[in-house]
Amino acid sequence: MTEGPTITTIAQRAGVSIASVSRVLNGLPTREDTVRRVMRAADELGYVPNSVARSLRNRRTDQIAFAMADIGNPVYVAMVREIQPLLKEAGYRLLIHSTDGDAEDELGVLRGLRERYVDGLIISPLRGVTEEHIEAIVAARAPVVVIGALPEDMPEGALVDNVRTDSRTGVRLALDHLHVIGRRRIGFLNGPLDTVPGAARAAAYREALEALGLPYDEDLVEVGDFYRDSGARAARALLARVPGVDALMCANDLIALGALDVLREQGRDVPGDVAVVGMDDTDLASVTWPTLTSVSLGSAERGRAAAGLLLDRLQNGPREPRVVVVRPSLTIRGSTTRPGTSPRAGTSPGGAR
Amino acid sequence: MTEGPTITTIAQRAGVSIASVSRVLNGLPTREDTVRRVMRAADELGYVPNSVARSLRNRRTDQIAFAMADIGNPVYVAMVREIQPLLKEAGYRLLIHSTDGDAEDELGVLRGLRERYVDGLIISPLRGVTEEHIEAIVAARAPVVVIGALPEDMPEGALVDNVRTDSRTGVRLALDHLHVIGRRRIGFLNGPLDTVPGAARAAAYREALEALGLPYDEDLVEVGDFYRDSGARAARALLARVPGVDALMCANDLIALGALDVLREQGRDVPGDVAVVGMDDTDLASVTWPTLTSVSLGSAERGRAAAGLLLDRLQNGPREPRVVVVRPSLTIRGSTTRPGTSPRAGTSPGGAR
DNA sequence: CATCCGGCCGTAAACGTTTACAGAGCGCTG
DNA sequence: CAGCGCTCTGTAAACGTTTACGGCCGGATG
Repeated sequence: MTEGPTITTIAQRAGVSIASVSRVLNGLPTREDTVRRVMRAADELGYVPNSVARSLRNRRTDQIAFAMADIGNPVYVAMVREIQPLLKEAGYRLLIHSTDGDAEDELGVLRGLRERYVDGLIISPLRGVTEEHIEAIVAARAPVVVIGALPEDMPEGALVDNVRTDSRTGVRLALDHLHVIGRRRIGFLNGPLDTVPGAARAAAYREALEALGLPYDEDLVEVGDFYRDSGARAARALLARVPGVDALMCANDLIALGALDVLREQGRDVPGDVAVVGMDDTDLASVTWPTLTSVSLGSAERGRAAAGLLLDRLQNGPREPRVVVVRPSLTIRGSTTRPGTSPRAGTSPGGAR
Repeated sequence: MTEGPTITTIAQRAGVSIASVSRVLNGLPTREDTVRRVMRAADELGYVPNSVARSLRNRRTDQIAFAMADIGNPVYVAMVREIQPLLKEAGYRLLIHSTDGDAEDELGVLRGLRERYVDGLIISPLRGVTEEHIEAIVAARAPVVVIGALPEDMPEGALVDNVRTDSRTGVRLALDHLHVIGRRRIGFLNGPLDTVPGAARAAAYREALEALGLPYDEDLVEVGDFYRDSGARAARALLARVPGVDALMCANDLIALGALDVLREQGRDVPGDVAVVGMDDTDLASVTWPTLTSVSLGSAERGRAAAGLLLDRLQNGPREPRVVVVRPSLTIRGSTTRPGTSPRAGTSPGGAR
């Protein structure tokens, strides 16, 4: 297997030094004649620069990584779809780390930044940003964007931007809507409480009930995982315990899918008997029957914002950390209102700008 | 921004040469005392090896790329889900290229192999493997696995393995099934004919009809894109032209979603009035209502096979090109048979082993 | 005691670039 | 004609590793 041509090969063939070759290839001012000779030689040899050598010298890899819990979750796919074109546009390649929610893996990715195989990282930590995460970020000395909650007291040296949403308001929007359509016994199917979204949504559910003057009833709450079959299990348990429940708030769309499965299986009408609301407003929400009312947490927008913040830091150098907050909205579909009688979809939050 | 420690820093602190440092860090036999001193210094300095420098020297990047048409398509997500863990296990990082079906982009990825930023590539070319693709693969001199059809006459030097499925048999399975349940006017909603799957499925539809002794009727065929809204348009057009159609064969699940939308909108019962079959058997198929009977082309299996072939080549060196063919199967769900009366799902192809 | 051998270690080269620096050549000016 | 300054080019160092090679030192052997 013959090795490919290098600038040295070109230099020999063109009868110039490697410095001249490099200058020509990088478009630095050079005598017309030299340019032609080098170009000719490069063409004939089919030269392609070695990106690793270039990276070593330039101290940049033109690569960016995106680390998330599970590429099988449409939320993250939606983010990738926004991130990828922005990075490509800016000349960066994209690496994907799907950590399966494994905290060790997540830390591994952050610590790996010190190997300098990427110029920056977008990470969405499922279990929250711990002391160890922060240490790793500071030690990395490469820009990081965290999608999700970030502690208040980040140390000075941390090159970290933050994109978050307000799931509190999101849950609030959903429960307000359910209240408006007359539901009073609103069950809640949550994910694990030791995840950031799980904990936040649990608190938000309680608060929203209180704001509506509804009592908090432990029997109306089920905790499982963020998957469809877990959602089905939870729905089954809750329906058995409280047959009179008239709405199910689900902590993500996958859980809602499971709930819909069970409701159909039990012959309960949706939304007649039980209204269902999902969360994340993924592509799946428009596929189910009835279609799924869902709280949009702006996945696409969060992806775009994260990529934008990272590129900005890479291109314009150090600056103060920034936080972008994406406002949730409620997309109303068939699982809470009969088609025809429904208000328009895509309601915005009612709060102040 | 202070630069991180290198083996030179360690060597100074430990009072040894950089060669010894390297040997210790790589576990080569070294005197006990030296090992301790180096390890100590490395720990104190928080040393992490620079992966770029290592790559330059070792001529390997420990990175593999996967190029596909659209990361938004669940088929490719299914593949990524299988590929990623296998690569991680073997110590490789994964790069993602979503080319949007742009032929130029695709070629760009292949040509980019010569920059040596990855050790291998898995690619699923939407528009087929052209002369230019082959040139690029030969020039790459890095192993490539193509998911999809490959020309018969690949040149000698091409380091290329191939994973394919047999969509001909897949379509055949679906049409046999529709025939068995009594359908005779079977429409076909296809994707673009200038894509590999589009062309293959068009031919397969014709052949399968013939095998069943059904006439081929141009009016029963619509050509659009592989997306949901395009599927809806096609279904609308076909239903208007041939109101008596009693089944719709769809060239992928997204098209089938669009068809289901239209059928529901027009109040036609599925499968009573019109049976629907999708293709790819993505996660979506179990989400719709009725759930979607779909031809499984073994996306997960194809992903696994591709990763396996590539890793084998990387680990065990050159060998003859291999081809893996994944057999399609039919997953029967509610869009062709009423629940309760349905045979078990997951039928295998009837052909010879 | 001279010789040899084996185990460790340090020097230096190599991977393929980019770039600081200085020298060569040349035209212009005083 | 000396001197200056400009443009272009080549030499060499640097990025951070791995590794071939040879030297040194100790102990074992004749």
